[in-house]
Amino acid sequence: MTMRLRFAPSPTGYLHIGGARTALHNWLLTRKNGGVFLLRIEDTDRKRSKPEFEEQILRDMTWLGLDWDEGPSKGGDYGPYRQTERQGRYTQYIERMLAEGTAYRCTCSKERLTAVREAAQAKGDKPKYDGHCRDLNLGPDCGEHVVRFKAPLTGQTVVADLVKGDVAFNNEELDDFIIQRSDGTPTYNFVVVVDDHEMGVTHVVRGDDHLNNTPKQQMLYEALGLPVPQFGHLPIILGNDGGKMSKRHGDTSVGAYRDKGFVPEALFNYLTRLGWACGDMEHFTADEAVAAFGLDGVAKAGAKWDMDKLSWLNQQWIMGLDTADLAQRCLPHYAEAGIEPDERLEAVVATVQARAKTLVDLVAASAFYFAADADLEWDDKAVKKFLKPATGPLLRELADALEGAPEWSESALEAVVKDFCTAREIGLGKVAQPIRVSMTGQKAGPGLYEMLVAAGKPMALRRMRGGADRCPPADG
RNA sequence: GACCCCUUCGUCUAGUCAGGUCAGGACACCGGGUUUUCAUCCCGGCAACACGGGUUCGAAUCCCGUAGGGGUCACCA
Repeated sequence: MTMRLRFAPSPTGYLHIGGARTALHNWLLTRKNGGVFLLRIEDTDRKRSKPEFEEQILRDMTWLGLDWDEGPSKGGDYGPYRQTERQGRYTQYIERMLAEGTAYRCTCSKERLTAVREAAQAKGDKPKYDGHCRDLNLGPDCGEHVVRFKAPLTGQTVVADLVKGDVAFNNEELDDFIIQRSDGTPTYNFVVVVDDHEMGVTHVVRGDDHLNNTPKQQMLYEALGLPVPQFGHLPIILGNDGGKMSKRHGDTSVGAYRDKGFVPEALFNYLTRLGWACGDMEHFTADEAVAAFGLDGVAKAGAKWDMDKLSWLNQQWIMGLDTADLAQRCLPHYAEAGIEPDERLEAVVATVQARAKTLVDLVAASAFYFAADADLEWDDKAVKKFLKPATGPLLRELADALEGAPEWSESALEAVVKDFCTAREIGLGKVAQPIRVSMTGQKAGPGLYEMLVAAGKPMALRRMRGGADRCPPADG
């Protein structure tokens, strides 16, 4: 039987990294086993759901490299894939349960329910419905009512979880929960069961926070006589203080990481590795992850978000990218920074490729190449330390020498600079940092010769001479 | 409060199911080397089995208990 897995986001906000990881695990498991990955949009919360959130979620998933086989914009034989478009198909299941006596109408007022709950809490018991209408056999004309599931009173419901193992719940802990509201709409725990069944879902892999819903859903499957899917509950992502990951721990949306210059391969890599391990695999591609993945390798405990490791992985990925590809990926970030790169882009990017943890860093590190000479940012300490009175003439003479270099290549420039130093019996240190400061305004930057070549002859000579002008006059 | 889940270096984890290597790797951190910058790269170091009982010749691993952390308790999904 073909494995069918699903990811069911609510379009009430952006794609959270926790949701992204859930989607990732589902995707990985599907691709590993040649199954079908479907997307279901749970948009029944009409007040908070917005089409633009749905678009954003789909866009972020695509960016991360997660594709789906069935769902919005894809279609499929089990649609529609938006819950608001599925309303109406739930009533037949409700009717059946009512007819078979596994559900009943309840006319208890909210006031009474609140009173019952408060009384239970006062006694220290778990708040639950007291079953007032359970055996009243109320008919359809009983007035305003909800429909409740007639849950088993005794015994246990054991969830055979793929991640946590068998988890047993005493049925007396659960109550006759509502499956249809007084306005006629079905509730989440009921809808999920019907949808997952109708969509042929064989494995429900979702966040830890749903584990307590699972016995309810399992009971519903059993009451309806439907096959129970396999369940797997993934631990959630925690902030560095051990609490639930939230904005105060850092960015929580996939989009924020894209905007900050993380490449999707790195986020994918990090998210997969967070709470999952396969031997010593640390830096891997999606294909490698698919080949190695299994729910048995998923940790049972929550994992803390570690920006340092994500950054390291991002740097590793950036270093490994083809330079032309990397240059393309930087374009939006240059635009964001108000920089218009020219034809030197690829050569420029090559000089800073190993010097950036994010694309935003990379753009910042290469900004000096594209800045107007007058707009260079000067580090006062660097200027004071390396552009001294005696440096000016040296810089000027070296610029003249470089101007006559046989060709504008790293090896040719290196030969000219070395000869220059040898002839004057000075160390390379006397000119290397002054050149760098003149070029960049800063004391750290790309390698000397690669930088001169990437900058191009006109800019290199101009800036060296400009640096010379910046040196204080020899007589003070 | 009740129920459920969880607990190996600061962090992510291997090892646990089939008890027996100085408890392994990675990030971070510290030190050294390469690069007359920075980054990369290389070498080295620091650092953990939550606690208490048991079972056993031997326990991170099996059993019991305790503590701590997290999650869930809606006519929300």
